[in-house]
Amino acid sequence: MAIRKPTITDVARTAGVSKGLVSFALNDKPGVSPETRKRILEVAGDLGWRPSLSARSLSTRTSFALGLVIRRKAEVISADPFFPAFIAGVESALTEEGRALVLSVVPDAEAELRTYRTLAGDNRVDGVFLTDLRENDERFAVLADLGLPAVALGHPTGRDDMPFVQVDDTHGIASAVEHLVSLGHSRIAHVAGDPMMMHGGRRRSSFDEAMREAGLDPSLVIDTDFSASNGADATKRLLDNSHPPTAIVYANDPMAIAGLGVAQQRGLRVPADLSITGFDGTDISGYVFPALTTITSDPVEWGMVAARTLLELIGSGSAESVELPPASLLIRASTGPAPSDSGHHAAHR
Amino acid sequence: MAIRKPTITDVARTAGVSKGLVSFALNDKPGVSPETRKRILEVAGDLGWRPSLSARSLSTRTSFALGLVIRRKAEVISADPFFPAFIAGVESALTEEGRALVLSVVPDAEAELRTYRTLAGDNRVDGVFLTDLRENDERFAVLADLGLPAVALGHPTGRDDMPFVQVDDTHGIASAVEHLVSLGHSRIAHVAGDPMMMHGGRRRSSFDEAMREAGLDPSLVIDTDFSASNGADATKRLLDNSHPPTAIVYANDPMAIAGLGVAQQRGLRVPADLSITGFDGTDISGYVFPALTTITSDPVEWGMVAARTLLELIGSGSAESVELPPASLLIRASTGPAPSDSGHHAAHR
DNA sequence: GGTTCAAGCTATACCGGTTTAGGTGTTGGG
DNA sequence: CCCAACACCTAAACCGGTATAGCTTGAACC
Repeated sequence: MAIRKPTITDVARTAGVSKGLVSFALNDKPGVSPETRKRILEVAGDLGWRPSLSARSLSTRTSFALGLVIRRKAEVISADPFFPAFIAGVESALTEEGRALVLSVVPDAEAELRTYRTLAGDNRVDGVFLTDLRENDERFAVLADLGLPAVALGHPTGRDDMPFVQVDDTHGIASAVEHLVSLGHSRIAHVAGDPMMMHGGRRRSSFDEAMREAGLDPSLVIDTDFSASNGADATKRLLDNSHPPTAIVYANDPMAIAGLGVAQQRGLRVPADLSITGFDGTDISGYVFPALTTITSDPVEWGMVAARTLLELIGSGSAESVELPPASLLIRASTGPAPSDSGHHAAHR
Repeated sequence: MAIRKPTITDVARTAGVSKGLVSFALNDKPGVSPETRKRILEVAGDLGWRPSLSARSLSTRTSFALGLVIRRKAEVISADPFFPAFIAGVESALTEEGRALVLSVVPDAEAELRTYRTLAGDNRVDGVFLTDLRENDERFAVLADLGLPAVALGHPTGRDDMPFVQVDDTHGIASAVEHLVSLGHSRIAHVAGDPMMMHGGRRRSSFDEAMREAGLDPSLVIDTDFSASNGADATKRLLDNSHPPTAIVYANDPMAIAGLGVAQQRGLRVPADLSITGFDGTDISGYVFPALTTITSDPVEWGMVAARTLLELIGSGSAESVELPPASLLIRASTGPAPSDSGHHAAHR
């Protein structure tokens, strides 16, 4: 029953030409007369021929796949709503191209580098996305060494040899701070992300800048690993402060939700006693109570554009970096006027 | 600078043997004397030779990759905490094997089937995971037709030709119901998942069964698509009821969190007025207020075992199905004694 | 009318492995 | 002493494409 998949030789024989010519016709190369090309493509269609991926890979040294290496501990991976959406965006750009996405989830830096080496050495992918950029990121050197095309997610500071696709998140943080300031808050804290990750660091420094611009003290900052657990701990520490903040800007939604939980557990009313902002605009953030004021970007779009950029880079050897629309503040119910008494929560205005 | 990667021919020449013999030595085939085998492997090591994946793929028709096709609309994908964790588990079993994971996210059924066909036709993967089993699932026929080995996640009812890896979640739902009953609840509702998905349907029918066993009315069920938005809507409908439930069992955590938000927005106290249980034991569920009583499984373990089973199936042509430890109830703060008045929270009987 | 040239096409090497048929050399049995 | 059997190894075909060198053919040109 299992009839063999037709090969290029079958097509060539049926069309009465050499297999080289079939290859030319398939790849739109010159040297084939229009009629012959048409006939070959017809025959190919009739036979249901699809060129073998392995054979093409072997002779062209191309895998027709892109790689995404995510470095997250298994316990934490689910907390990050970014990747599934990003991947969905990547896919939407890939399927039309007949390319596939090879995904790796690795626990630590060593495995991460080894994975890039294996992907490149096995010629498993034609290019990779570089996520979670870090300061002094070793991966730039390794990728350059491997000659593996890559597109960075976010702007790799101090490098202009790699195209990137960036969402300006500084603007979002700044507008959150401005929003809170306009509501009368002056003690505003920031539960930051991992300072070793560029986007964590960038959000932090834009918080810093926005606070200074408003003439406020930007020193109430706690670093985290972006996990809900860290977000809860940071919130406790901030609220234990003798002079606690009236507003907290979180570097992502899960931490903000965890912070909200901590505040509520302590009997604080949000936003009457404490205002809270998240980051990412995850689905769930609109359904907690009170609905989270958050900073939304569009990770699906991000993935789509990043994929297109990477394909462009692989195809033509270079690609323009892209700056996506900045993350914008989505004001919902978790932010409100600062308590008139900027001190503890029992007060009224 | 870019020195060519050594090929099997280089190894053969350096070791002074034919390349066929190198292949034998590499693959532990008989017909190579122990000393020669040792020498060949030494030379291979010295040269840093790694057999070309494309070449092997071409001659063995093996891709050394597994496929995972996820059918989710882009808007919803982030809401599901299952996949990232599952994938992390799969990866942990794959890396040791030098295999890769090819991931596809597709929006609808048509694209889903097309993707399986492409993966098989391109010989892109050696086998696939079958997730989100549905009633009358067309994929079984397609996969059989394609001859693509597959492992099902969850027990495909009425099929014994495909190995599966299952977590008994009926037990979890049942214990949630029992827990609520023991707290004195009698009007218990279920915000179910997609009834077309087997795990949605199964959770629903085990809810049904557990309720009947307790002598309670199991008719308070609302179907959803597992999204937070659906969870919120379902909760509103349930609470708008003239005789609303005192406890709601949700089919996943995001919906439970959304339901919690709705309840709080209406001024209901959880768990004093309304008890809530989730499903999945996501990270964030422990940090909302009140912390969610939920049913935990171990998706990372699930992924690991599923990957091993699929590898076994591909390698030996058959594999034993695996039953993982049942999902278990994690009692936290969102469940409590039923209000003495079983009617509306302001009312008296 | 012969040469030049380009278009269109074929033949074949090649990518880097696996696999099969066959060839050697040594040993052991009759 | 001859042949069979076996262990070890080589040569070459093969997987299914791509790429290159070279062959035909006909038209253009002088």
